[in-house]
Amino acid sequence: MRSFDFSNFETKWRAIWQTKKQHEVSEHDPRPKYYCLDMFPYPSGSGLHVGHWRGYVLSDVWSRYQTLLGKKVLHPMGWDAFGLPAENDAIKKKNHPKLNTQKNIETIKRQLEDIGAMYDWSREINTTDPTFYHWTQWIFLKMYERGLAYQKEMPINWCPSCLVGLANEEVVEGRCERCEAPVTQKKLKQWVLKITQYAERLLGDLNHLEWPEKVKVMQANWIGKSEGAQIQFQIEDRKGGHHPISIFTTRLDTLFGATFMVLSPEHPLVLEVCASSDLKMVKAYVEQARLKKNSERVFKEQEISGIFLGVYAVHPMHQKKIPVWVSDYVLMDYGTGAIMAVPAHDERDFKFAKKFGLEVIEVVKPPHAEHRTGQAEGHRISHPEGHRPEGSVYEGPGILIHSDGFTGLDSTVAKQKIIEALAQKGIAKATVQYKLRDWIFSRQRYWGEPIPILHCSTCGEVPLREEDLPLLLPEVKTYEPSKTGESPLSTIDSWVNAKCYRCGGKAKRETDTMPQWAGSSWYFLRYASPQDRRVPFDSKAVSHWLPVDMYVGGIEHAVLHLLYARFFTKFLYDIGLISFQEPFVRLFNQGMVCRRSEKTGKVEKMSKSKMNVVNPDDMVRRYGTDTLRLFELFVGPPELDAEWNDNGIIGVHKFLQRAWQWVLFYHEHPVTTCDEAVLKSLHQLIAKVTERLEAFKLNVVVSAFMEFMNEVSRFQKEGKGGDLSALKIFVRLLAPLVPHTAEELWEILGNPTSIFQTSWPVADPAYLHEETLVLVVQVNGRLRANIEVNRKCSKDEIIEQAKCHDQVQKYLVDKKIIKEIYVPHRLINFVVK
RNA sequence: GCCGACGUGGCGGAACUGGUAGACGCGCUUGGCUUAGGACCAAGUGGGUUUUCCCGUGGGGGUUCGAGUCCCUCCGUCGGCACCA
Repeated sequence: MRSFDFSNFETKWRAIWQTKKQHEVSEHDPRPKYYCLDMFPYPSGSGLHVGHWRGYVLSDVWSRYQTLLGKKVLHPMGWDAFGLPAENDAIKKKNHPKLNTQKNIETIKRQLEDIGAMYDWSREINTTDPTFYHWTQWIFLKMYERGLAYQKEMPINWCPSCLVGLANEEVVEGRCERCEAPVTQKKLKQWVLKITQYAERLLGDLNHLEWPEKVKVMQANWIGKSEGAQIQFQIEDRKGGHHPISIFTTRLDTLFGATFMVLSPEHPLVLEVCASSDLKMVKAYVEQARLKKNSERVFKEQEISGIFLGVYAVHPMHQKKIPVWVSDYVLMDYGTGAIMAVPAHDERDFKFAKKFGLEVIEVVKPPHAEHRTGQAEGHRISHPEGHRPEGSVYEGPGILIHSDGFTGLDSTVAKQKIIEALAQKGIAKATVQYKLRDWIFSRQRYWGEPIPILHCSTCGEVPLREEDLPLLLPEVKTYEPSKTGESPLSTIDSWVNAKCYRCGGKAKRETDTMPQWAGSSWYFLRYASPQDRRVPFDSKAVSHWLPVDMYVGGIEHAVLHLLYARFFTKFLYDIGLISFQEPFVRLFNQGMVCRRSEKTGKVEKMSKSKMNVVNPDDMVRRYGTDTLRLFELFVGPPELDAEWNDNGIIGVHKFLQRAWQWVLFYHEHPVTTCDEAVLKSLHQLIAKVTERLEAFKLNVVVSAFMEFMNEVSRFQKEGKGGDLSALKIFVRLLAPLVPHTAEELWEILGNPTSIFQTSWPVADPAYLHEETLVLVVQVNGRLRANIEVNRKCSKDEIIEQAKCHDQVQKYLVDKKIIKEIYVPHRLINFVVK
């Protein structure tokens, strides 16, 4: 019998697939299309570890399964090679980013090829290739044309370590997402994309997506929609002047509880209305707050700060005067930068009021307050008026009190009535607020797409013409970031100084580059026509292949890449270039591969910095690609994090060898008729594997195969084997998981063409049902016996048979059966007394 | 603080609409084969009893003939957001 010489046949089959161009697909192929995409990797210097493999194996198993189901599967791969990680790696190794990136791509490509995935390498793309970023720049110009890209001088998140500005999405807990240095604020002129214009659609369209609920929730929270109202107050300064000021609130029902007003330190009215005696102090406070980073403004009780401005605002309902304060707990960039403070019904306002001795008026009573009074019910406690202990605030909806004509109304109704009343006076309107900010699109670094804009001394901002694209990234000697916050490009005079094509005068090029996310926001479209020089993507090809049917990648992109790609897609739809509004119909987030630390005993994410990576190359050498593929699946549910265990791989390796031997044995010792028992097991396997594949439960697909092997090994000892057609079915079932082994066995079984040109086996229902069933018999819910009955037996016959069973009789003597529960094909339960 | 996910043997994990808890694999135990080890094969492996039951899915309570699964509550772990008015 031929040994399981995986190292020979695995390379052999990869070569055959390549020469036969087996994974290249075309629009002319009549089969229905299926687009299965991996999030393309950035070519880091450290190469792939077994954690990276996992997602690629999952998507490949899925792609191959779809192929066997009769679809033509587009499964491309490329490189997200611009951006900080690539540039930092190059700087570390003192290489030019371009050369360094090329080198890294070579390594990773070789590692990816080891997976044996059905990538169509003829469609390989690279975001740093001018033929690609030509179109990234082109899309930017289209956005510019429609007013969606604009420049703005603004304080931005600045990473002092990476020396670059960051988008809000790239700041995690006040630190740089990449290097974890604390982020500071820096005022810079920035290019910004108006993603906020798409907030409502980005939120609403989430509903139609087959995405993990978790990701949808994260995006929805990030967009952060809240519905409320803007209402206008009047601030009276000390000279008797009136200053209208708008505040945003979602709790208009608490309007009568507004006992003071708070402005953000950045609010323009602060210095304008401030009583002159306090001006110095207020100025100092404003200055100090401005210097604080947002992340430092975290609300801690001992750090509550604020200053009374010495002026009052007029309450729009009862015209009483309420004091106006400034405090850094109110943010300028949300709502209007000013709030009405309702200390009785807002935790933060309450703490502020307590600290400065401000008035607290309760205006909303919880519904059914009478049942709750005095009882501890969670954190929010209601108390009879005047007996509210310190620190308790009711933040929920309820029934209004102390609210003049609105007293007695329910919160929802009250909101409606109050806004109507105020709207009549022209001082309120319903509004919607989003947390989503516009996308800061400038990076002060070298390794990115140059922004195709000129700054002309006479014409101002001038976008490049389409025919001037691509605007090539110039060769430079020093590409390290500058300390000043200017891009390294600004040091190249020959590049910066340009001629304005409009007036012929002197102009300077924009020196910032685009962020890492630019290319990945549309790359999935480019795969449809990767070589096209005329257009970013051929519209026919795109409408043929897109949208992506299945997108596989890590959860870390839940709000970054996935939100940006959705935004770009919607924009391209709006300008009529594509006919769909969502790029990824279905999303799958694979779990990470972790490892238990020997020191701490904790399970840690696999990463180079933790020195706990397992190199797939070693595993492939020892056990083969197919074994590693199987283990990546078997290691646990695909969507959950998994713990890597070196011993575990032996189990799947043994299985694969046994499967190999079983097929070869019956190939060399053919049986003329397949044993019934084997057929039954086989068809049950088809059913199980199909069902579990469809549900993406790939870990239990592997167990199903193992159970089958255990069964047929027993049959083998009894002399029961499988005939050629059974062997063929088995090998076809294995094919998506272990494509090399399946191809090799398929060939040995006498088939001249690839196994992936066959079809997915279908289970014969005749084999799925046993004629006899094993039923469980319980007495009072406890298992007492198993009985074997014929499928055709009636309920009464079965119950009679159960009663007669010795083990059951024992529990029935001297007892009265008060109930008989019969669940067809499952169990019988006698309830006795 | 808010939102979300999860909690099952020594370990990774199975268990469809409530219906035999622990599939499958690792590890471990015993035996076979072998000069030996490895590999392979066979049997066993939740706990307690010792031959017949009892207890067991983070704790407590509930619904049900029957709960890992449903409801309430508490505890713990992980992830996301975080002064968002």
